[in-house]
Amino acid sequence: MSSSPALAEVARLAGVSVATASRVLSGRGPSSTASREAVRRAADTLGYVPHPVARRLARGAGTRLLFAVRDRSPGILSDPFVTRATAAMAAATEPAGLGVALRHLPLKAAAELDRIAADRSVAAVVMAGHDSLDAVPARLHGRFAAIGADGLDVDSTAGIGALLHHLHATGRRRIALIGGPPWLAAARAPLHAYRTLMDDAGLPIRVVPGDFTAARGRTATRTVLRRWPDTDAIATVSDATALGVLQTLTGAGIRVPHDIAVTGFDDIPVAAWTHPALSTATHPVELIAAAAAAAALGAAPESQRFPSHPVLRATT
Amino acid sequence: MSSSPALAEVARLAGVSVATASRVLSGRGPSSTASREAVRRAADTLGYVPHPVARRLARGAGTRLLFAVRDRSPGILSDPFVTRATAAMAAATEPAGLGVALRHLPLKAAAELDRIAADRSVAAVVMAGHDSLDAVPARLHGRFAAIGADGLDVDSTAGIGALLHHLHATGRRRIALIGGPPWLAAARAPLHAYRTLMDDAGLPIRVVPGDFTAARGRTATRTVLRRWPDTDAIATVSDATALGVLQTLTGAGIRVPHDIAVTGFDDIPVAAWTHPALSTATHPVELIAAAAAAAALGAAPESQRFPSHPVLRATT
DNA sequence: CTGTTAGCGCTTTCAA
DNA sequence: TTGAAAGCGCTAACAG
Repeated sequence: MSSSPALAEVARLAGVSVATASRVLSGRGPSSTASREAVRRAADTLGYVPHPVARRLARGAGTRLLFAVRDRSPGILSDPFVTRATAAMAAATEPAGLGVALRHLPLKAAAELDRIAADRSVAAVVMAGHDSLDAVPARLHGRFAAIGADGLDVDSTAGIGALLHHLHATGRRRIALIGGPPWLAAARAPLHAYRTLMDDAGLPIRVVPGDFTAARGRTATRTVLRRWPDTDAIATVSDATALGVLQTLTGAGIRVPHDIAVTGFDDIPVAAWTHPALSTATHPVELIAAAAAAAALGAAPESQRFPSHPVLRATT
Repeated sequence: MSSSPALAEVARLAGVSVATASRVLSGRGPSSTASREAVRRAADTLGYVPHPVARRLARGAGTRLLFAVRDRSPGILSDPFVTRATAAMAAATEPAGLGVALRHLPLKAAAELDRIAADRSVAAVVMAGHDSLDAVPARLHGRFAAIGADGLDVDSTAGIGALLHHLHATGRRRIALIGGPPWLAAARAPLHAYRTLMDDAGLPIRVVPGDFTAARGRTATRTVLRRWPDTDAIATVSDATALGVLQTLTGAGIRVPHDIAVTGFDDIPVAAWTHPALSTATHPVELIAAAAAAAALGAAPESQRFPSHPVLRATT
């Protein structure tokens, strides 16, 4: 068997023109029942498979989904969140004949975004760490989706809110939060949830900015202990950060959860393996990434919240 | 500024034919110094950027690199090794205008591989978990690379060998190995290294198969303790497995490294955070993946070993 | 609803 | 070394 026959052969066998065959097989444009059947039959007798590249060129559409990750550092490309999302998109777009390209964008990337919009090999763009401030080029309208903030995002308000509630319900009254980076729009939701809950409960606000890393969890913990020595719970917005917190606390001889309770966010596998095992909330990264890919390609809503469920283990 | 001008405009401005412009800009075929300069100048006055999709269609080349992962389960696609490699390739191929698609392949996938070889949108294939037994379709010759076994792989013989040496040098004499899956060609190297070293040292062989997961590390540890209760060291071929070992040992009241030493492989971030911190060896996954992508695309050797260095921490 | 006719933008024979 | 012309395989505007 040689390579797949071209559309012309299918058309010939079906006794119609290439145009008609194209309409039937691509599902775009009108076609009569008769020709539809003839073409379909011809196509699968011949084992016809459309050529994705030719199709895309003719349509003027690109062949790859670009995952652009906005961050201070290019090192972000090896962050677990990014690698998981990338792989999920690469798997999700595979059946469509597309591929995923990955790229880092600095905090102010208007120019780069413009260049990306002009790249004709780019079918659509999914952006993480997006801030609505940097406007999306008009040429990207209809083929852009954002992960986080006002795009596709996990419902961190609910997830972290549930954990905070649990801390409160189990008697914690001096709860500190190690948040996300201030420049990240998506980091505002959990911060807001925290503020609201603390206010409503008449509890003090104790916030230290973080960046989702374990290293930052360690330094932030020291800051918390120095500033508010009577803290009885530390909530975070990422499991990696929480692991850093756990280490520092344990290293300082502070008992978890007896002296200080700790919560994470993401429910990464290791969260179940730490001692004590980390209480956290789920974050369906793969689901979100796949939805973002679909949204950017115009096959799904561009804004959606994905549920996050608390997973209570031993650090609370 | 509208979209990039086509090659025709460049040719016109340079006063040559499209064919000549193409030869110059693509670097394929002859060209005189004169026309070369004219074309180059015209190209960058106009800000010409070649259209990757059109180029690929004309050349009959695909637009995406397919990362095919052979494993018993489709769940492998969310394995950290796979996600890291995928992201690394997606970043590495980005500048070339390509994308990466990800797909699971069952253990016997001759038919699927054939179908992949026939897919004209596939520029090249990188395969993980490859076993030379299942032959690579001829149509993939020159555009195929394997990660592991006789393709691009980490030098696990050296990495794990160094750890085993260290165990021996520090007095361990009853060293068990939790290996990789028997069906995986790449898992044979560390196994062979272990056998050789144990034989040379006159030590007993104690092997239990594993699968790179923590869960398997836990069950395998129980097997080891049951079969050879006097074991004083457990070496593994993955950090995840080693973490499972640590948990089980600790849970059983066995002191690490006092009673039993433990070693991992991969040097994943959490390896530094466990208590006690895990001794392991490095595994440059991103480097290997990028090299595999280059190899499949015909720009690098198809077989190479990447160094692995021991990282001695507290479990030895 | 259908066929004809141009493309999509670039590469590559082939003859000059 | 160069240009003309014929594709790569499919889609889309336009009459009919």
